[in-house]
Amino acid sequence: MKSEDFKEAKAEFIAQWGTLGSSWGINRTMAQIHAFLMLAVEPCDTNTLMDELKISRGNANSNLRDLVGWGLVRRVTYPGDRKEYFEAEKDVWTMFCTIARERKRREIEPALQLLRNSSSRSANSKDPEQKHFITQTAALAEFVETADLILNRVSRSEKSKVLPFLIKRFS
Amino acid sequence: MKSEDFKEAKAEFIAQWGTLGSSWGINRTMAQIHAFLMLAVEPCDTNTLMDELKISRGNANSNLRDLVGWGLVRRVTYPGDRKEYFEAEKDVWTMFCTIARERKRREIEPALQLLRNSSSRSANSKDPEQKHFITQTAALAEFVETADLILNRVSRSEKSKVLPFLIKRFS
DNA sequence: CCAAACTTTCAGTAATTTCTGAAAGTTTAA
DNA sequence: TTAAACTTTCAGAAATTACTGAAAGTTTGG
Repeated sequence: MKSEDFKEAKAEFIAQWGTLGSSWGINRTMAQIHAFLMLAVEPCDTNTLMDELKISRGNANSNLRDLVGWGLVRRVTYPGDRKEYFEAEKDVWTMFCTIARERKRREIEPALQLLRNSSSRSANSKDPEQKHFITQTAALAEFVETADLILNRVSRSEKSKVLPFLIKRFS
Repeated sequence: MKSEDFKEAKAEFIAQWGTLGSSWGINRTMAQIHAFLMLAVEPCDTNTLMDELKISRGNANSNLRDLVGWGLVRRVTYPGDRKEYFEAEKDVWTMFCTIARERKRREIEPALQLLRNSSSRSANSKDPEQKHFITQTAALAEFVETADLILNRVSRSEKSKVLPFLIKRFS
């Protein structure tokens, strides 16, 4: 791959990764910054990101803050250099666990609270609509609880890093 | 639960389910229609949806079309009645499998194509950036392939409907 | 202290997504 | 054939979400 082609391939990858992010509820720029940092060999500063991705300082700053909040990106500083640099977690399985934990905290738990709250109301047993409401929300709650349980087991496990191999071998 | 309280609880549930949908890349109205239909005992027509959710005919129509496209909602007709009615799949595990299959087709497959395409370029072995690009996209591709495999096994399995019980019992 | 180097904030703007409603299209009963 | 009953479409409007850039804030070396 010539250097020109490489640059193009990388840019294309970052652009498309951003588009994919959108369909998963992640904003385009955040996904692109993440892709850029995953592909970077060295930690990278804000100005470089602004140049490479053609984004404003404010945009870079706030999306980096969010990525750090998700635990997908770390701040790095070097002695004698006042700039902050940013570095992405690069191990794919670790990334997955981090995302799973955060989504759990931010989205699964609120959903579960809503479902439990709904399904634990005392139904008026005369009304089939009320009965169905309770049944249905209870079933959803149980499903989400199970999913949650699995995510916990899988993503907190000490053995997390071998799991993918095991899964692939035995399925 | 008094009838008043029930109506309120149901409306609250639908509203919050819509908000939750947003964080998963599903538009609010679509999530709300889905919630409404999951909670409905009888299939429901467009006008009822428009009234209950306070949405326009166009909005109802296009979100229903999408939900049918996802396989989460079915069209129902009664002999001697020209109206179309809509009914949601209510079994939670079946719903999960449907969503898994659709997301796979719509989002996982395009992602995989991008990753494979990127990781199969021949690297210039002199350039550590190029090496890292290949390594990293290959690792992502493998991860997504594994996830895909698992979703296939789980969601197409004949035994799908027992799996949740097994999982809960053994974890 | 000060000022240079750097980061954060946020009001205003731009882009994107979603929604409305009226008009066009389709189906069916008579 | 026709008209009533119903569904679909889509241009423009509204709502939401994301971005910019300049100003304010912070930190640090001297």
